[in-house]
Amino acid sequence: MLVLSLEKIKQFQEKRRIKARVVFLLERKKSWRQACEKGRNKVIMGRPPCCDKIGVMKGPWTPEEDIILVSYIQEHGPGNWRAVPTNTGLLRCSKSCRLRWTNYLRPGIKRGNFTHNEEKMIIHLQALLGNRWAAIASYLPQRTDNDIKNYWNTHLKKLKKLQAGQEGQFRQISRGQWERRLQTDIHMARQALSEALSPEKPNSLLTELKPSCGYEKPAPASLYASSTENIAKLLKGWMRSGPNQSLTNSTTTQNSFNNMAVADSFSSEETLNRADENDTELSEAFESLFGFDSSNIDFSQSTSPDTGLLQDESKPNSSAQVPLSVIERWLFDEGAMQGKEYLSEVTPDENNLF
DNA sequence: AAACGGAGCAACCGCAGTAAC
DNA sequence: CGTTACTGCGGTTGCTCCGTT
Repeated sequence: MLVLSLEKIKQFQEKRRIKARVVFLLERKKSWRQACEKGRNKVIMGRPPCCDKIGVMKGPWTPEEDIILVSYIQEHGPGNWRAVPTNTGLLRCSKSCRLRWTNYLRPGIKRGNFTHNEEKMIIHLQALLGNRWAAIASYLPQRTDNDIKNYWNTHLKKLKKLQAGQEGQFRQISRGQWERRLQTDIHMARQALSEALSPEKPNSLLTELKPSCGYEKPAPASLYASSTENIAKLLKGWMRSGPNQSLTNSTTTQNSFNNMAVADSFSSEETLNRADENDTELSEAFESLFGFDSSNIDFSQSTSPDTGLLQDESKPNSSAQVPLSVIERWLFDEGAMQGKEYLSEVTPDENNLF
C-alpha cells in the first residue's frame, strides 16, 4: 500500500514539475524580455535569473514541502539548488531550499538540548575562532551553524557574560596569570594540531577532530536511507500528528522529521556503536586539546533519544499500515487545483513565447 | 482569564567570494 | 571582460510558546 502511495506521489511530483517548469519558463522569458525592454535593447550580460521573486513563498516550511524537498534531494543529491524549486515545483527560492536542507532536513542532524560537553566545546571554540559559526559547527558534526549560533545567542552569551564578570574580578587580581593561561591553551591547541597532522599517527587527533565536511559530497548509503524509506517515515510522522495539526504547527513536525533523519543516519547497530565511539573519542581529543575534564560527562548520552527513536522505528509499527488515502487525496486535489490555476493564468500571448 | 514580556528558534537578509554566461 | 547568479556565511528579525503579573 505504501509503495503504491509513493508511486502516486512520484506521479504527482512529476506533474508538478512539468507545471512548474512551464510557469517558470514563462515567467523567466517575460521578466527577461521586460528587463531588455527597460534597458532599451541594451544587452544584458551574465546569467539569466534562476528564479524571480514572483510567487515565492516565505515563512515556515510545511511538512508537505519538506517531503517534496527530501524526496527530491534523495533522488538527485544535494547541490544545484537553483534547479530544486523548478524541478520540484516548490514555491520557494533556491536559497530557502538549501537552508531548509542544511539546517533541518539533512540526515545526521541532532536536535534538542545541547550537552554540557557541547556547551564547553562551543564556548572554547568561540573563544578561539570568534563568531565563525560554520567553523565551530564543523567540530560538532551533528549540529548546524544556525543551531550553534542560536544557542550561543540565547544561552551561552549570558553565561559568558557572567563568567566574564567573575573573570574580570580575577583578572584585576592577576592579569598576567590569565594571559599565561591563554597562551598555554593556544600552545596546547597548536601542539595537538601538529601531532595530529604528523603522518606517523594515522589515527591521531585529526581523524577525530577534523571538521566534518558537512554534506557537500553525497553521503554514503549507510548514512542516508533510501528515498522511499525517507518519504515513508515523513509521511508516517505526518499521519501520526494528523494533517490539520501538522499544517498548523509545522514546528512540531519539523522536530519529528529531524529525529527521523537522525534515525536514518544511524540506520544500523554498527553505525550507532561507531557514533558512540566517535563521541567518546571526540570528547577525549577535545579534552586533550583544550584541557578540560569531561570524564564525568557521558558524551554519548546525547544520542540516546535518537537511539530510542531508532528502536521505536525498528519495531513493527502498525502506523506504517495507516491508509494514505487522506494525503493522497490532498496531494492530488491540490495538484489538480493548481494545475487549473496555472493553465488559466497562461494567456495565448504567453504561449507564443515558446 | 487576560495581558504582558522574555526566551527560544526558524527563517530571512545582506554581504563577499566564486562561477557562469 | 563585464555583469549577474549562485553559494556560503554571519547577523538579524519576527513568530510562537511559556511563565509571570
